[in-house]
This record gives sequence, structure tokens and C-alpha cells, in this order.
Amino acid sequence: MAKTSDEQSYLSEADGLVFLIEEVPRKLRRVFDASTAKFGLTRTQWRALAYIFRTPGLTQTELAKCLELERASVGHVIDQLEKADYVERRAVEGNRRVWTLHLRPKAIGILPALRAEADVVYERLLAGISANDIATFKRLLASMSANL
Amino acid sequence: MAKTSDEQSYLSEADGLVFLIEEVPRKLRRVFDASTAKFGLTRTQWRALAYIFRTPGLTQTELAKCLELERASVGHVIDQLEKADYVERRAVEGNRRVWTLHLRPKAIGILPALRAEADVVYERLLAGISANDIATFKRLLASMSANL
DNA sequence: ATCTTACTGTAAGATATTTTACAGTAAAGA
DNA sequence: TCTTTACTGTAAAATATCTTACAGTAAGAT
Repeated sequence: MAKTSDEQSYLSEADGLVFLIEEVPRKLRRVFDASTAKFGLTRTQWRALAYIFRTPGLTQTELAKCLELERASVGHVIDQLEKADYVERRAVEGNRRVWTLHLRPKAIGILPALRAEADVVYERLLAGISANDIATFKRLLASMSANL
Repeated sequence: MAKTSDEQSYLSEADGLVFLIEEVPRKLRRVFDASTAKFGLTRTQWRALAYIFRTPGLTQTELAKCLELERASVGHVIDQLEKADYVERRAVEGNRRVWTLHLRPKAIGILPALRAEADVVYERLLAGISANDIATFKRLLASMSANL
């Protein structure tokens, strides 16, 4: 029997996967938010700090791609973090267009506490999952990231 | 030799995992954005439509949790979608506090096109990954979601 | 050298989202 | 019944983010 428009559900097998792919980081962000609220940082602020920590000397444009924000928005976030003495902009020898971003001692000082918070979250996230499965999971995520 | 503060990196094995968990849905959203731009919908709008399609009769508070927005923000998004005739609010028998959300014919009409766009994205996302691996991946995601 | 094009960050106004406060409603208990 | 507490959505003001336009800079072409 031919499919009629009434029978079509427009649901795909992969839809459930995509909802899950959205759901896990969403819950993760919510848990991290609760952990970082005690530092007086917004989500965008601590995400910016995390990326600058991970890649010191990042430019604002690069950070914008990481955070999925526009350059102008990142400029504003860095204004805040610089004013709060968490971050500094450094001029670059040989390229007067760009700023590179670096953590200030005040930010480095809260890293151990952030590290401890994050570890608690990780332990919860990965509870009951084998190291082998985690490795597989990571490999598949990397494949998908490369596919996009 | 004891660990000094200079040696500590405050980096965990799991950090890379979390960055990937964030990165894949981010890229996914970007690709979908490009696909849905032709419908004149913002990301928030089409995500709202997707959740209402998935769970007709959703309340605004429930949708707010799905979209990770505040109730007030969702109210505004629904105002827009209602004005554009994509969505309707229906009063609920026996509970005058809540609205339930339903797709209008205009929204249902664009589902096949959205479906086609989504399928292209899925095919790209999952290229080169076996059905078995996808099943494993989904199971692990579900575990993590339950853990959080 | 000069021109053209692209890159990087900022400014200003437009939009989107959140925060706070609130009105109406529902549910449970005294 | 009456009170209390929690739930649901909305309004208004405060923030955050985006869009557009732009100034300064870099790199390559001619």
C-alpha cells in the first residue's frame, strides 16, 4: 500500500539521537552553573575562562568561535572579565589588529576550586560507565565532530 | 617527588570529553541554522516547533525546560509563532492556568521540507559510523542523561 | 608604491533573554 | 471554609547578544 500524507509521521530514527545530543550538554551546563554560581561568574564568563585556560593567547575572534558568540559580544565579555581582573588583553608583537587573551592570577587562583567542582560533575556524569565505553564514546563524538 | 603548585595543570582527562560533548551539538545547531534560514525561522523558533511537534499539548513551562529558556522568554517566542500562524495556544479543560501548545497547519505544511533538511544533516553527522556504534553511542548518552 | 581585499576589534542601535514582581489559579491542610 | 503554599503565565525593567557599520591593520596583486 502506498504511503499517504496522513500516514507520514515525519519522525526519523535519528531524531531521538539528536535530542539526546542536545539534552546531555544542556543538563551538564545546568549542573556546572550551580557549581560556578558561588564564584559569581555567569555561564558565558566561566566558559570564556575555560577556553582561555585551555588555549592561552587565544584571540577574541577565535574565542568567539569557541563560545558560539559574535565578535562584538566576546569583546563585551572580555571587558567584564578584564574589569574583574580575571583576564588581560595583551598586544601582539607584529600584529596591531589583535589582542591575545591571558588569565590573570585572580583567575588562576580559583582554578583548583573549579577543578574540584568539575571533578564531582564528571564522576556523576560517568557513573556506571566502563572506561572502555567512555573511550568508544569519545571516539564516536570525535568522528561526528569531524563530519560536521 | 611531591607535586608542587607549579606542576599542577588543573586539566582532567574528562575535560576533553566535555568539550566534545559541547562541540558536536554546537556544530549541529549551526548546520541546522543554515538549513532552516530559508524558512525565515530563528533557531529558537524552529527548536520550539520541533519540541511542540514531538510533544503536542506541551505547556509553556515544559517547553521552557526543553529549550533551556525562562518561562517569560518562551511566552514571547510563542507570541511570535502564534502571530505567524505556526502555533496555537489552547485552553485546557479543568485548569485555567495553563496553555497547551499545538502546531497549526502552516507549521505542519513545512514539516516535509524540514524533514528532508534534517535527513541530509543526519546522513552527514553519522557518515562512516556503523549502526552498532550508533546504538552504543545512544545507549551511553541515555546513561549520562539519566546520571545528571 | 598603490590598490584591493580580507581580517580584527569596537561602537551604536536593534533584538532577545533574563530577572523580578505580580495576578490568577490549583492543591493541600488546618 | 479559610489559609497557605506552589504553579503558570505575563509585564516591565535590566542584561545580554546580535546586526550593521566602521576604523585601523595586514597581506597580496598589479
